[in-house]
Amino acid sequence: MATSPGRRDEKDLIDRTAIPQACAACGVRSLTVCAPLEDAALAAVDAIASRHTFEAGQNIFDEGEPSQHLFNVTKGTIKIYKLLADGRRQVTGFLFAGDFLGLASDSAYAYSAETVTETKVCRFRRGQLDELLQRYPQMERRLLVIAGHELAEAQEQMLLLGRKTAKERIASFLLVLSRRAKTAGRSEDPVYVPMSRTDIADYLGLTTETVSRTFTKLKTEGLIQLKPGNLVALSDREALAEIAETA
Amino acid sequence: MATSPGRRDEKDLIDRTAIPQACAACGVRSLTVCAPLEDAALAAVDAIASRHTFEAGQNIFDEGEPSQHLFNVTKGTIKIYKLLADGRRQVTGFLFAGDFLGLASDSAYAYSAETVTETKVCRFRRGQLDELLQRYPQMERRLLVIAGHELAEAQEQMLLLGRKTAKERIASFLLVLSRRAKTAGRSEDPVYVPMSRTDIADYLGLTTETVSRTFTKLKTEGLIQLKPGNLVALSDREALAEIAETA
DNA sequence: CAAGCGCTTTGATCTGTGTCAAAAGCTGCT
DNA sequence: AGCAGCTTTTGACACAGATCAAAGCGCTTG
Repeated sequence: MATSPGRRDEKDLIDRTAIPQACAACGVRSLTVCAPLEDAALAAVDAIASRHTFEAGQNIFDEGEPSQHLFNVTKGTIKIYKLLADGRRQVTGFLFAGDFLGLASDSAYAYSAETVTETKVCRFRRGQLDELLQRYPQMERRLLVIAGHELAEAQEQMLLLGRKTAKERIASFLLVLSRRAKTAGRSEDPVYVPMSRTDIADYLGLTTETVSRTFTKLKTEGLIQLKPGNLVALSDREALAEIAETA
Repeated sequence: MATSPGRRDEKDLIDRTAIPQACAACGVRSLTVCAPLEDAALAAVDAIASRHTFEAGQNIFDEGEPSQHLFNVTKGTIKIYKLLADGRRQVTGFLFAGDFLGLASDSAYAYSAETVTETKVCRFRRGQLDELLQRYPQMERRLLVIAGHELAEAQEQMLLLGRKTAKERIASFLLVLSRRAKTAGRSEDPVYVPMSRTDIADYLGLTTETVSRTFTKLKTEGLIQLKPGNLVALSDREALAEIAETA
């Protein structure tokens, strides 16, 4: 069971216990691409989906691999990232329950994906999903809406990476995490921040040290509190928002 | 006719001369969302499209405005950008002939759009286009593919903004411009670079001065040549590629 | 419950890029 | 041709954040 983090675990177990419940009992359906589906369509999705569980720190796929599968995250946190040849990494996104993984879908994955925490996904073979999308246009339309949101998010992130200071980046990051937690029905105020300082740094275009120092500074200024269990309390949300939107 | 650059020109003229030719004669159709349409569908598109011409430096729409229109660029160059309250700007993309404008489509535009050169577009009312998309699923599918490509591009840009040096950014920028020119059937080697140093800086997360210095350095090292007419010759494409992909 | 190990925090110093300033080129106008 | 108003280039200096280094803190494990 000692899979080294980051390596593929070929025997990521099919989660037999989850299958009986399937889509009908899916707790995050309203957040996903499956949201607009009526019963027949949902049954069809159910038929082609397989459920999988990954431990924390496992590779799901790598940039450049043929993109055979697409995923719906039903539990946990995933990071997606790109690498430069010398090892510099850019985390381009974090995915949570309800998010769709595999959108930028050419024949090959445009990025690597790795779990941050224990994660459950719903997996589809690309060809089978494509077929379903043709059969149920509302699903395709939903995917287009999702793609639009991701595009808007990506642009927001470009603004952050290209033009914001370290403090602004951290404030923005915490607020976005908090908002997403809220829409997903999780705690928005003590925000759960499951990813490491390194992951945050690679997401915000900073170094671990700068991330740590900036957290400390925000704490000292009374804007946040670092609580045990990777929780961050946003003590002064207004001030954070002001910093995030410009300073 | 002296519209100050960046302001909306309410009388951006409907280009009457273009209408008779319309979609059937569209030189960039194979690049656009209209590529997969058969005759009937194309006629339907034709019926809801209006053609417009913008001079260089004109505003097309602003971030936050209700997104009533979507566009197909048929000629020229457009930049899209986001602003922070204190004026810092991030250009999140440049659009050329064949590109679709308005994808990240919620009810409001997620960014502002402004022409860089004289530009011609094909404009659709959002509601009418949506209707067409429902009628012609291959068009919606095409849009999804386009969105996927834009997403992949956005992630590449995040990698650039978060992790590349100034020199790597400029090299990457020139190569991407060159590749896009090629696929659009324009000159790939002396690349046409119509945007100002300021626009490039705001796209690459740098300052004008750094962009200028870096161009000079690449020129000194013999990797590029700056030619009149905003043309840049990529004298040593291999070296540029090596710098761009990592250094 | 001590030891080991990875992650985070803190400290000291360095550097790539930003900032401020001015000179050099272009372009259009008179 | 010559000036006005730009954009671009070049120069000198400053600083936010990177780098290098070491100490602190939890976990896990035996």
